[in-house]
Amino acid sequence: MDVAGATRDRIRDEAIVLFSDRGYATTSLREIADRVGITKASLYYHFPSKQDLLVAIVRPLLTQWRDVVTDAESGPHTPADVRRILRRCVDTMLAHRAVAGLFLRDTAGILPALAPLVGDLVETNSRLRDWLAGPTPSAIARIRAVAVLELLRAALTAGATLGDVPDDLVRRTLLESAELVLAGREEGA
Amino acid sequence: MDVAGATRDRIRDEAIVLFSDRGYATTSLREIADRVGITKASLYYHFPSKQDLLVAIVRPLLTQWRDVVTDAESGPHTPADVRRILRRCVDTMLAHRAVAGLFLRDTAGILPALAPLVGDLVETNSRLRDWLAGPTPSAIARIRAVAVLELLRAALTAGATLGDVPDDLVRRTLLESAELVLAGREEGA
DNA sequence: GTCTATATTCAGATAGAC
DNA sequence: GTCTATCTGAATATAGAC
Repeated sequence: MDVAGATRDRIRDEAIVLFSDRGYATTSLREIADRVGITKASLYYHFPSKQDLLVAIVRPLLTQWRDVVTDAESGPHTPADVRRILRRCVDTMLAHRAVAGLFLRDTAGILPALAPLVGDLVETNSRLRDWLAGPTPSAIARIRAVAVLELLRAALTAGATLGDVPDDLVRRTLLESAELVLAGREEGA
Repeated sequence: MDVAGATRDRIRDEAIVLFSDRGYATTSLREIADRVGITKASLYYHFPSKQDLLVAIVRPLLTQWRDVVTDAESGPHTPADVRRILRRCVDTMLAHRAVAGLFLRDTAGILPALAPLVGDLVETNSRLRDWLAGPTPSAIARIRAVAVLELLRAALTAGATLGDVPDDLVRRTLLESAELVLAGREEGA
């Protein structure tokens, strides 16, 4: 009664956990195979190399992330648009929570193995940053855009560090914070 | 005319760059030795193991970080205190910029090798988060504290991604943003 | 303090039987 | 699809001469 690709998915899931827990480089294919209950050789039947396994893990997130940015650039930059895009950013991170966490926790370890995709990713993030900063941005606006993208990471870490807070409260609080940062200090206080 | 410890320092510096560029696990001691212009065996004269090298690299930052948090807990939680502590956090990150960057970029790769220090670090960060959230914090206040700590990372990434912005502008902008996030949306708009 | 070996271990990857 | 068995290379680490 095995669905096609069941083993493949189990490999993927265990690999995500191990990679993000102990790092991509330090995790051996033997460990992954052991957890799944198969041998290294069987693993190689499903993924031709360790790098291919990583790429398969990461690609869905990168694809959706790129879609969000493309969407952002296709429209104007009203406050409502900014809010909509920020929300989609957070939702994308939460939808691919485990993979996004791997990205945040093992950046240096992963990027070399993702060399073929890294150019696209860097460009995507750069375009998102530029869009968030708005048309003809000041230096301060550009710093704020960087700060907002860092801030959104809390969508992934808040649950882990705080324990019990519900996703929805995290999302609302972070979106509000992001908007405050982008708007900056109001004049006249 | 060699100052005592000159080779040791050069090893440390090259290791920081390589570790944070390609990850701790993937960087071999041979690569480090090659860059310094010595052999692996000589490197082992200065550091008894790869792990000891990493600990020597990381400890100064952790010590100072702990000092900041201890200082925070020893005083009250007025807006002026919060501002002072946030500033010290940013300054600490900037003072140990390269090491802090290594920490952010290779978390998963590094933590297993830092096992003896990790307990302290986790506790320190947890205490800082609690202090920032203030006495008897709401769930939202705790999320905001997490968000602020993520936001401060931009002190390290802003320079790299934006290129030319001066440190001081980054620091001022981030401190202002952090305060806005902690204060939250003002009522009555 | 630095060198040239070398011991040891374990990774990623392949071949071929079942 | 999964197995056993094996190859190959490179890594950390050590011993001992200079």
